[in-house]
Amino acid sequence: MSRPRTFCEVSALDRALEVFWRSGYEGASISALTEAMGINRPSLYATYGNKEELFQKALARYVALKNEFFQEVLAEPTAREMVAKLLDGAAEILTDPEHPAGCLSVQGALACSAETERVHHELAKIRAEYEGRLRQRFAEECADGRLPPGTDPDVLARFVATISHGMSVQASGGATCEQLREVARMAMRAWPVPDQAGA
Amino acid sequence: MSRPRTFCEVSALDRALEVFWRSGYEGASISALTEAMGINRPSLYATYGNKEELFQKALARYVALKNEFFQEVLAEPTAREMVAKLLDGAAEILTDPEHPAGCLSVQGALACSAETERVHHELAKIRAEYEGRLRQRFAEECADGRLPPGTDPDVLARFVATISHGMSVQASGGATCEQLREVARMAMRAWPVPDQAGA
DNA sequence: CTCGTTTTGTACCGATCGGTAAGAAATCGG
DNA sequence: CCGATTTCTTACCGATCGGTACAAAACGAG
Repeated sequence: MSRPRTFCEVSALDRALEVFWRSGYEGASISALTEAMGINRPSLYATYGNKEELFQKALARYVALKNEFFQEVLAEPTAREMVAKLLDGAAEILTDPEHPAGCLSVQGALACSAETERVHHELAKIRAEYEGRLRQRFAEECADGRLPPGTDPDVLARFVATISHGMSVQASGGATCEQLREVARMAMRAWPVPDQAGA
Repeated sequence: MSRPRTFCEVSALDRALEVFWRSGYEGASISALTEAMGINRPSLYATYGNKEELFQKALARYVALKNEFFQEVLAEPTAREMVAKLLDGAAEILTDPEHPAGCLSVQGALACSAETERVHHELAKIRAEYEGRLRQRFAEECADGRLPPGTDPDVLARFVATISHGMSVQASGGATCEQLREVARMAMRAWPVPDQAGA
């Protein structure tokens, strides 16, 4: 009992996500967003709230999509294989020509100018959650001895997160998938191995 | 034979650098810049050109400052020691409370929105130059056998750059100096070692 | 002291920013 | 067909954006 909306709420959100991803939070103007979404301003505000809420919704969708992949690699039997697959997949995703290069959680708003402070913190939280999930997985394997004794899951998680986000910066600068794969392979050489007990 | 200016051109530029560093290119408004620089708008335009030229000048100064440190670590006898010192120093610089967290070349404008496209490319160029200088040093050591045979200087440079920029993202998210140091130490474990020739 | 030059402060420019008021258009239940 | 309800369209809001015109103020040369 009313006029139905003429656009799909989630596919329009996907197109907003694309704009935020490419242009960052500040760089994405309402006009650019509405144009990409194929809707007009009042529809945007009526459907999604304001710009910041739209960003949150787009970010949530982005995270959900990434989580699918994350859950997938979590199924790997060992942390080592999991990270290898995670970084290799990241190389692919970060350079996928279907999407803007790099990662929204890095591109979105690294710098923050008072107005974007909340967005900045939101993105930092997303990155911290990513790191936290890695840490949890590593902690489990440390506990049951599948990772060598002396391995610090905190450091390991921070290392993998650093590589991931560094790869995002590389992608944003034009690095190719293969180049990122090489970086990922090299990073795996830092992976903790059992002490050879030489001394 | 004229009225002398009442401010120091380079120290005002330093304060502009600080604003760009903290807020990014887009996030730094002319009003915020003039306020931080302690000058008024016409003085800014008369002295530095427009916003983009001011950014270029601030970026050049930033790069010059970083190059001092880079030249310093270049003096290390081996590439390995050089990178260890580089990453350890980066951990310190990136978290120095005297300055905004992170690196201007990463924070400045990762995403790009048409208007900031030139700035985006300028920053990508700066990062590429950083990687290039690393590559050159590594190539030298590969050539004279101080790095193990089979070592690819391109990949090694890209790996170090990835760690560096990843650390910048971590710093922007609130990581401490010690945490970054741990990441740096862990990254060094990926450093190429001579084949043990076991098989 | 006066003139020419440059910097300074004020006040403004058009354009765009994020956000909204209000009525026309479209669909429903009756 | 009618009225209730919601969406769409147009046109607009004040604030801020980057950038500038213009005249007062401060200096050196003569």
